[in-house]
Amino acid sequence: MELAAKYNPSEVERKWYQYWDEKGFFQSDPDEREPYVIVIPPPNVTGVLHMGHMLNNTLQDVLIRRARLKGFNALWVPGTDHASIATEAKVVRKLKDEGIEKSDLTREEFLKHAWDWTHKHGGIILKQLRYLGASCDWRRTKFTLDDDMYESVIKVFVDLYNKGKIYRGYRMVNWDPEARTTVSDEEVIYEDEDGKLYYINYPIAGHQGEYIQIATTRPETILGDTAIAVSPENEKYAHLIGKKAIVPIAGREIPIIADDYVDPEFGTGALKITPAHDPNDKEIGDRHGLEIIDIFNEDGTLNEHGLHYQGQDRFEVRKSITEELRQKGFLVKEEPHRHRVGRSERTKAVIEPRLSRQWFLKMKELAEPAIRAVREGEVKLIPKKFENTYFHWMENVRDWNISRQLWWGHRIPAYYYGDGEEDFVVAETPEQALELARQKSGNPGLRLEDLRQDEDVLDTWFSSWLWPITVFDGIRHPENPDFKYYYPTNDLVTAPEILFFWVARMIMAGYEFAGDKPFENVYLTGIVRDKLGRKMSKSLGNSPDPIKLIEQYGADAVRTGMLLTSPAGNDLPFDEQLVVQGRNFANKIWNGFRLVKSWKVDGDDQPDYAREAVRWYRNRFQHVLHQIEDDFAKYRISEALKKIYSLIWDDYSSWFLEMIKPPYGQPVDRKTYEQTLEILENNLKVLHPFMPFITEEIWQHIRPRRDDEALIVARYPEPAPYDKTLVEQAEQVKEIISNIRKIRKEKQIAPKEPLDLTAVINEAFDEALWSLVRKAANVKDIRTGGEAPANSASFRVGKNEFFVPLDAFINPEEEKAKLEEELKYLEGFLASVRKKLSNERFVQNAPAAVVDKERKKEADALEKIALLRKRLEAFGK
RNA sequence: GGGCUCUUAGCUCAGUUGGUUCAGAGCGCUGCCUUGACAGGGCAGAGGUCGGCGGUUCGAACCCGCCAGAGCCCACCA
Repeated sequence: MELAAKYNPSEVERKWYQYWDEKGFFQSDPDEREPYVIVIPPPNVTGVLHMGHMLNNTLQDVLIRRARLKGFNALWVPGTDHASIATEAKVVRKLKDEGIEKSDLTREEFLKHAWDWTHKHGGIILKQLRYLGASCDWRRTKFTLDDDMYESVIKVFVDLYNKGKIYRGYRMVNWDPEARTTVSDEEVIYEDEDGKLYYINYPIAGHQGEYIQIATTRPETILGDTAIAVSPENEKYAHLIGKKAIVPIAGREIPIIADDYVDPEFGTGALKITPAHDPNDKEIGDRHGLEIIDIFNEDGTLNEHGLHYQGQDRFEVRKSITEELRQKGFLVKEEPHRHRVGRSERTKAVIEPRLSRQWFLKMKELAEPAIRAVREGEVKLIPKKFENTYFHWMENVRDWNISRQLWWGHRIPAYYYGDGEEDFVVAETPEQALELARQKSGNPGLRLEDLRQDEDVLDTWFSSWLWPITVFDGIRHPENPDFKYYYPTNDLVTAPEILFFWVARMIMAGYEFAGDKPFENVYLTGIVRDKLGRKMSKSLGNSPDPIKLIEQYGADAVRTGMLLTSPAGNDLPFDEQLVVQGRNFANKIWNGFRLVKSWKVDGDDQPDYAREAVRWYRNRFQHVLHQIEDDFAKYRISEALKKIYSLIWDDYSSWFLEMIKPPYGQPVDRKTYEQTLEILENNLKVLHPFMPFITEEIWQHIRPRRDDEALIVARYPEPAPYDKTLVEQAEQVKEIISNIRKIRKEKQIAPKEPLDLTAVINEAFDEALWSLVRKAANVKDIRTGGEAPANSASFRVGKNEFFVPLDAFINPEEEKAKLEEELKYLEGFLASVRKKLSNERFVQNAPAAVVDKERKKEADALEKIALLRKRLEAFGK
């Protein structure tokens, strides 16, 4: 078969992906083998693939493919997340573009739009993953809003409610007035922004002409003031405590109270208290039993408490009320003030702290087994440095606000039957709710129509924290064979920024609902950044399109490029150059294969050099294989790839192939050819997890294969004992060859011209390896044991000396200078060793093995020095 | 403000319980080579007082302290 001179990835990749998929090689079902399982971190259902996904999913695919090759029953479960806030925002925007407001639609109508959108755009990302080579079992694709998933989420909610872990409470939450929903603390981004500090006089009631001055950044909230607080230590205001102040414009009287929270040094030392609109004020309000006046509507405009400002936006009111305060003489001054402002991660709107009735999940008890699991190593975070952060967060965990004022998601299964605070029940179905409601209300006449289900949905993470369980239907049917076989899973690969949103909560859910950890190892990737170190983002436009990269360079190249330099937990500064390197590597492999395939195969006599090259490479392969196994055991995946890269590029291509290459135009013997193919097959096996496509392509070209005999399901090479000495001596052979090449270069002797070599052997050397020197350095005759020939260039490797006799003129001064330089180095080395050895405290304190090593170094150096001296004598003087 | 992590070659990173003259790799850079797999190749080379200062030790890139710089997490003084 004719092989193209250049490797063409796009055709090859499509072909093999389809083949693997059709043959069912990605599929897994329980059997007697040991399972190896990864669940995908489900991407947003309407998302598109970005570089972060690429890194993440490449790592997962490497782990899965390797496990598959190693004989595990490997399963990678794919799926998507409904991502309530993000998806709902997209649908709302799209409807808006069509002139439809969400508020004009019923819940059912809106959900229909959302589902249409999901069906249209959903799963694009999963298709894109196929281009990357992701070997997921696509039959098992899950979506967090699938019926069974939905049911599981509701079941869990009801369960937690019945256990008393879910409660309803009023709480200061982060309100996004644009999305008209609460957002979690984690979804609020604080940044320093320029604002103003307004100094305002509040008249003291009953004391004409007396004022207390406060400083605030939010003058519009004075309409919600219900107190003024000062520090109890503050003598300046001591006489006012207990008196009343009058809120400007509103004209209400409010108490002046003392509270430790107030910093007497900041502003005026007096703080206006607006419990409805500031978390700290809320706490102070609770302590002093203050009234709560909420002045805002859901969209950030003022309500009836805003008096004549009713209906205006909070930021407009800030301007106009400042003006009114100025005109009426309450405003003393304004100062520029830089302070932290919280904005919604999604809409960028300034967050409004707001009291709202929400559902909460008590976290403290849930966190305990999850803390223990990581502390005791039952679940390992990789790299370990994230454990500190994990513990810090978990030990200070706060209750989780699980309700969201959205429609797209799992609707909270609470049903109200009256207007009282407690007139509700929680149940999996309306029918069960009715039953409960009849009991609780004592009214057997209640009908389904009398029940109103809570309007809110659950936080997205409240479904994804169950992901490793629900993908196997482990909530509804804990005894089902899939769940029993696959759970707990093995590795999770995800980004550190969702360690708390997701990973920590999955660990909690695992112990709470499955009685076991959800996974054993959590591999945390870094963030993919651009060359300038900026996070890749759509708005910056600095993120390459992964699909274009794949089209241009091939998926193998992109995978390799991303993994070459991304140790766990480290950010990956992405540079297209890395992908180029990956592509070059693919081409190198391809051409190495072309070379082998171009040889005519004939004859049964294996030359010595070929026999020795095979012997060496097999041992060298084992040597590297052991290192790779160790790297994988420690999840040093980049390191493993680099070692394979070097094994194939340097050891295999540059050395092995050059060594066995038959003389030009001549055939290679059958044995060497067969052994080379076998060696190549082993190379392909270890490389396959990283570069699945090109390895499969070459694998299939090597020899005819049965239909089910693909590389993807081949058997990984077993680590076996190997000859360490041989591997080391081969390194010396490489050094000898390099030295001869260097001499050729210096003396301008063409590689074609054969040379002779005289070796003076002072330490053991495997004579069989001479054949390699002959072949690779084009040496005709090797004499050993004799004396150093005159007029020759020399070099030393270890304690052995080598001489290349030359017809050309050898400058004795140059040779001498070279020897003297080597001698100087060795003498320096010897001096440093002796300095150590002559230090009594070293000899006394250092471990015996270290001292022995130093003595051996001393002896070796002495020997080498003696040799050099002898050579120098030969030059006279 | 509190906590955590990091700082090694131009860039990205190794350096695995302190012990070879230990200062490494890849990429990039420089020079040379190249009609027989691959110019997307080969060979050779340059480059760092291991952030700074001090300490512990016979011995420190590695352990300890302080300082400087970078990043992450948490809390958010109106």
